[in-house]
Amino acid sequence: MNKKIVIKTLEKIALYLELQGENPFKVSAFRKAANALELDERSLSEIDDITKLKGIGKGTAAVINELIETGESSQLKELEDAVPKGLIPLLKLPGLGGKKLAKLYSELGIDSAESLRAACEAKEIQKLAGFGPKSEEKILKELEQLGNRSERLPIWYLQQIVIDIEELLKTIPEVQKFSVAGSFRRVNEMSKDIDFIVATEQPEKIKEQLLEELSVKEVVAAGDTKISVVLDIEDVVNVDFRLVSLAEFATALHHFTGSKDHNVRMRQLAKEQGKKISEYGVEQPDGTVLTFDSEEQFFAHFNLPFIPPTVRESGKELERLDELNNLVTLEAIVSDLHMHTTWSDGAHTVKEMGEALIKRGYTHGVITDHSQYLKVANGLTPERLEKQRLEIYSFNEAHPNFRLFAGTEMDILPNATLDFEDDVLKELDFVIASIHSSFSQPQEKIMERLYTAIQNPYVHMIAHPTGRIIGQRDGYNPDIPQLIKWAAQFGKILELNASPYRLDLCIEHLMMAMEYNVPIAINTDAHAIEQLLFMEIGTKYAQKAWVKKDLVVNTWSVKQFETFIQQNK
DNA sequence: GCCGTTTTCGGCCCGACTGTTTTCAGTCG
Repeated sequence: MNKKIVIKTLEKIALYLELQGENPFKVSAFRKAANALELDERSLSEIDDITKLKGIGKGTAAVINELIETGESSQLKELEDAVPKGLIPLLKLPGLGGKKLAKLYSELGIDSAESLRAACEAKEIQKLAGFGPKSEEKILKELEQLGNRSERLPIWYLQQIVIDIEELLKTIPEVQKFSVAGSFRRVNEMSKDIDFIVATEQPEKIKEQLLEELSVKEVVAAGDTKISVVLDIEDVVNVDFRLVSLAEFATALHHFTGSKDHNVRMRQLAKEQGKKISEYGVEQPDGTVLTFDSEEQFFAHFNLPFIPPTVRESGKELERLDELNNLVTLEAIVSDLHMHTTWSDGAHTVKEMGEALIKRGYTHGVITDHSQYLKVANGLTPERLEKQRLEIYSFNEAHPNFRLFAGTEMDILPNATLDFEDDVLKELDFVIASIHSSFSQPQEKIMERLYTAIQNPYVHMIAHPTGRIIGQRDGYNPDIPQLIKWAAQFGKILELNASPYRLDLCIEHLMMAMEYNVPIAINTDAHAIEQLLFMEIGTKYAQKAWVKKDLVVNTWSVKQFETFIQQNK
């Protein structure tokens, strides 16, 4: 029995129980059990006594064991018989939860979007206790939008909106301090909405200005401390603003940064000490409420080091405190090993890119323009590559305290050959190989291409190994565990491409690479100077996978880097 | 449903907002 199926089944049971209006704690017990399984690294067969896992007891273990033995769950079957499937999508309607849907089903027999709409139109809903004309109206309105509303939006799309809102907040004089929070601050690939914390003494003024200045499609809530709006940009985006006092800012920021599981863990910890955490501060055993100047101080109050937002996920981060010091940070980065110039499809010259790297405080970098196969990107022939190399070396002469290396981002061709001969490659300092074509080949062919590249003695790194674009395309579906093993075998680097469109390798694969001690290079793949900023998102993303600083090639000194690349010659 | 030696029962993170009420339940994050 596959673990994923067990997890899915437990979650499904939770969903159906919720639709029956069951005790919310019982519902969440099934979700917790699913979560406990997910967080445990072992496969099902490796776990001898499942009830030893925290969160799995007699009831949920019975479900799991039945699944293992028979492949089915009788409890789920019973639930499926008792609760119509059509109710499940209705849980997505804002304002309708399990209890209300259970009531609609038991009193009016509502079991689908269609019957719900009919009941609204017949004005049956408002007759029920707990419902009224407004609920009915709202349900009708939400039904119209069901399916239209985008579920989760990718980080590269939300980033621009966040920047725009930040610019707006800077112009409002009554704003004392602000920060984005939520999953965006934790650098999740996708987020359902954007959260902002704003410190102010005049919430009503802020509310006024925000509602006026933003392109608001719909106001979901507008209270004294919380404003929730739907913005109408290309896609509709939910944005929540929490208005707090300056004193409350740090705890509010922590609270609304989450994750939910992290907060639960923190609150348990507080409770063990007789304290109580809320967004407004930490209530002491004697009832007084402490506030903090920063999140650092908040954590210090619980004798914890600062836990970066990026790793605040499952709550397990509280057991990995000694690893926090080994996390890669932006400050530790001294190089960028993948960028383009006007020689191929970049916007800036070698000199401009080099100087931008110096300005960022780096000690070295590699220019890696596309190779000849990529005609649309003006890829370089061996002849042009040689000319470019001279330009790079003359840049180095003019900048003695910085080192620019000559490289290439060479295409791995559809027929599993490389775009340059070995005698061209051996002249280069650093060789990146990557796939930009024929994504839909079968996996064996893709792996044959990658193998050709990774076993070549002159190739140092495989860039954006899967070719995915977050939320848009999956890439070329390589067998990443195999690629990681090859990287370990041949001593090659794998890239974490820091472009917010890519973030490739993904977290799961980065973790796998860590197990095999495969070095990772976090690279911006910048096609313009401004994109060198992607390094920040890249390092934060790497933190989410607990990537160790020492295994990040960009933290290595020029000397260390040179030693590494010369081994491959 | 799960958990626990200060508990085998009574908690389960906590609070805002809304729409329904006339003091609160449900939903949401």
